[in-house]
Amino acid sequence: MAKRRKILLNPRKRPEQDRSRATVDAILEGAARVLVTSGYEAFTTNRVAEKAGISIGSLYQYFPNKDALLSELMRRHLDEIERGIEEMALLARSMPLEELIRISIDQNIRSHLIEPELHRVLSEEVPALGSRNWKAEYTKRMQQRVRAAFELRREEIFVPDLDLAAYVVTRTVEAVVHNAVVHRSVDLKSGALAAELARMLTGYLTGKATLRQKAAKTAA
Amino acid sequence: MAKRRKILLNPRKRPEQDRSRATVDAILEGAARVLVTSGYEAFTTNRVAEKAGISIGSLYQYFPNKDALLSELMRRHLDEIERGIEEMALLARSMPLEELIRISIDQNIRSHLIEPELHRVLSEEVPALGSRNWKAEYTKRMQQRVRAAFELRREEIFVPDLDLAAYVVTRTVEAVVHNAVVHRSVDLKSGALAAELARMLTGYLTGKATLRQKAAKTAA
DNA sequence: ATGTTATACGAGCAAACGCTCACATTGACT
DNA sequence: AGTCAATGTGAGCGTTTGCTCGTATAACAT
Repeated sequence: MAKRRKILLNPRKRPEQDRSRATVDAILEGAARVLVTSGYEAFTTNRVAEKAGISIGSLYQYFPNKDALLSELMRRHLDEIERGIEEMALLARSMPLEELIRISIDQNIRSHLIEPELHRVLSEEVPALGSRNWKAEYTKRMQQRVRAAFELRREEIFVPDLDLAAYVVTRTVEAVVHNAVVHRSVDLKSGALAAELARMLTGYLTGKATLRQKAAKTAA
Repeated sequence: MAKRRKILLNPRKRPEQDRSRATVDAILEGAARVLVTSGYEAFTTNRVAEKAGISIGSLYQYFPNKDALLSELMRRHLDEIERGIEEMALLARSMPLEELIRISIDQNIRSHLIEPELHRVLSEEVPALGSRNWKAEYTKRMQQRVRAAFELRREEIFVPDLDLAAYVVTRTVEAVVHNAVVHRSVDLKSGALAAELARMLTGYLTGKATLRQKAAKTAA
């Protein structure tokens, strides 16, 4: 294995004709297919080219190295997830805290269901790429987004430190949902998990008890 | 890179003299050092042998392949963690739920602080080993342990599905603490994070509100 | 047509890595 | 002192892999 150069992640050439844009898409699609069907261990540039139906030379005309290809795939995947979240955030603007929580959890579940296996490989097998860590940037943006939403509902929220609250909530939702979806460790269809999570987080944030069945709240 | 054989993970030879037992320890220590200082990417058998101060041939007398070495390292690390948890579980046998939760969180934090960087690399960079997945087995045992503890306190617990509750609680604690410790994303010394987590989980499990400062509980 | 540029191809190079094997050294026991 | 088994050594083999480069083809401009 020739030692990889991890310097440049930008495309070597900008695709200008339609033909080449199709090639780039084919490469990324091939890359995703290799990861989904055989995991990161089998992710070699030659194999990606083969699956994509193009030659290895063409791959290296648009991606300077293997990491750049992975990086771009990761970027596109997270972009797709974030688009869904932005749409939801718009709808949820003026919702009360409790509904907001429930809707956010559902959206998080939907995000994980876009391409579960690709998501799993990207987040669990692919090593952190040096130059641009899309995942870390994504996580940071999410946390800020949650914090801002809390700020808008300041009086409803019992927790003094909003940063801490945003951290706990984002990590919790992500971990519980991620594991449930990509390892199928918990049934999701019943909605029980989402309901439990929502009750837990609502109780945590408001400081009030939230009973199940139509959430009978009681002041402390 | 010669294609690795992932078949045998057991040692090729049982060390019988003191000399060889020391060699095995040196190899494992060297392996840990390589992972901690340079990450999984730099984890090559030759480098491990070099750091351990032994020859590559000796390494392969006690470990049939690279994965076996990693597997054993993982097993020992998880074993150490689990020993601490068992001790705590013994002490916590008859504690009320609220204290149990708080103590478990603290123990989880201590576990992560044993060798934070090694723990990070083992859990985030090292790929899942085929034949024996120590991490999955460990997680499963933890979840069962938590479930059993809940069972003993059945009347205090509001959640109907104990399996679901154990799942949510273990995933939550693990994710929130892991991230805080190994990525230093949250300050731990103040104890604020542990307190928040404990309040959240207590509220979730009991269905009651738990206010901060000496936890003023109020029935719903 | 002719020239020019963009795109595609794939044999094969250089490096790295897992692991073997023939041989050397040490220790235990007679 | 001599024997044998246990243990230690490291040069280097066989394979894989990331990537280059010389060449071929397609698209476009004039």
